[in-house]
Amino acid sequence: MSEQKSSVMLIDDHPLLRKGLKQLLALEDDLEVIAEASSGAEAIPLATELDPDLIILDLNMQGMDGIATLKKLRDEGVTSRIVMLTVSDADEDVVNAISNGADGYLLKDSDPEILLEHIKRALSGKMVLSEAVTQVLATALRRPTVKTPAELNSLTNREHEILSFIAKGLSNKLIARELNISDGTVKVHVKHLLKKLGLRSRVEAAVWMVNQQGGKV
Amino acid sequence: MSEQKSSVMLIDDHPLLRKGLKQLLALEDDLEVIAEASSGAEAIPLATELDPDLIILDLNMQGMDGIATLKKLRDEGVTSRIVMLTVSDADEDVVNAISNGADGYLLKDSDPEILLEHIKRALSGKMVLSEAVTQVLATALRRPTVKTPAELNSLTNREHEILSFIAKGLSNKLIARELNISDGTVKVHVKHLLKKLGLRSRVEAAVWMVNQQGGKV
DNA sequence: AGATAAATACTCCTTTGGGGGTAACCCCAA
DNA sequence: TTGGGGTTACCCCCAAAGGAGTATTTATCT
Repeated sequence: MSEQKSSVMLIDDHPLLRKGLKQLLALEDDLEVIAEASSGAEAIPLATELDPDLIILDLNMQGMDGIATLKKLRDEGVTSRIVMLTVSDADEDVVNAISNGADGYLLKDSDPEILLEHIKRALSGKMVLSEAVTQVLATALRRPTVKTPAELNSLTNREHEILSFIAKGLSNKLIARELNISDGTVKVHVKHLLKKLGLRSRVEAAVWMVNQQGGKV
Repeated sequence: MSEQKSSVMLIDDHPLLRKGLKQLLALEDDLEVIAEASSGAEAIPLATELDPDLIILDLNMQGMDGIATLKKLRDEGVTSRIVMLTVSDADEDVVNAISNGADGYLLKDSDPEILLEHIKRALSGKMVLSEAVTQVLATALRRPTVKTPAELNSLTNREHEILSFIAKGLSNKLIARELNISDGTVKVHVKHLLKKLGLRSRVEAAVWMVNQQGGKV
């Protein structure tokens, strides 16, 4: 292995926290913070360009949140180790984070030494989870993501209707024919409903919907 | 809380291992092994009667295996903390264990001190996972283990694997990244699998698959 | 040794999907 | 009456998906 420093990038919209984190990381000779960003939008071009060894990513950010940023980063082909950092100790996003390619999920209120320890472990290629997070993960496994249909209520009738067609596997064109509207309009509805549900594609929407209604069409 | 000793029960079909474990636990003043069993069948009546604070349960046993024993115990209303113990460090049963009510999943080849530490943490109500297990758990979230019902048998392993990714909503590109193959290759597999299943799109495939396995990860 | 199947990775091509925007129309509430 | 949400419909643009073909390598089964 090399004796080179490991490059670290911080993404967090709280300057103070970045400062603190930077100080913490400065305790280690072999870590170097090479970039900081205060938003996902700002971070993505930086990350793709610099390709740091490790990215520490705040989960709770204004605008594009941590998960969205994570998705986008992986989507752009960023292969850095990415560790999510969050305040909440009962955050169910852990499942989302891990399944979207995060290499760790740490809590901001962890003991600094432990945090540093975890960060170093993450750099060495390991998956790191804060203690409290392990609970959440286990709980998530026991209660397999029964999502709140609250999100369904945010959809308009038309959007809901179109979602259910998507969940049957229909293409936009077929849905349009079914509803006697143009396929362009269907695309508009699909676009809106994906945005509202925070999903990336009709496939995700279909799976999500099928799980909502307990499957079996 | 009380100053009483915590009662522990050992279930393992290797007498030698039970002996070793007992010695290890004897190092702690506040732990007391109140029962041992060499099989699940033997263990269940004992456990229901004694209701120990903690049960240490071997995963790999002859006859009724660890998971089956675990299920049966919970089924009988045993509320003890239950920690699974296993030899294999790449054991995918971790998901099964946790989702069936295990409070921990430890490896026999862990450092004894760490093992003891974990056991005590489990007794204090926490979920404990050996380090290597955390990896497996995370991986399980990314790569769903897929069942093989009748119609799925016509698919090759790779096709099957890719179908399960589709059912999670992943794009070809992301699947390719996950499997370390080119996205062109993924498209080939998708094409083949659609043809074999008589489906017209990945959305249909996703819905079909989710219905097959009853949804969820 | 030869055949076969699976997995890999290309090519070329067309259709589909999804994000951005603008804009009309209706209807209902502030 | 003005405003906003919902539905409709279009624009542009580009990425993703999927069909068809060829080809190499590895493994397995005669």
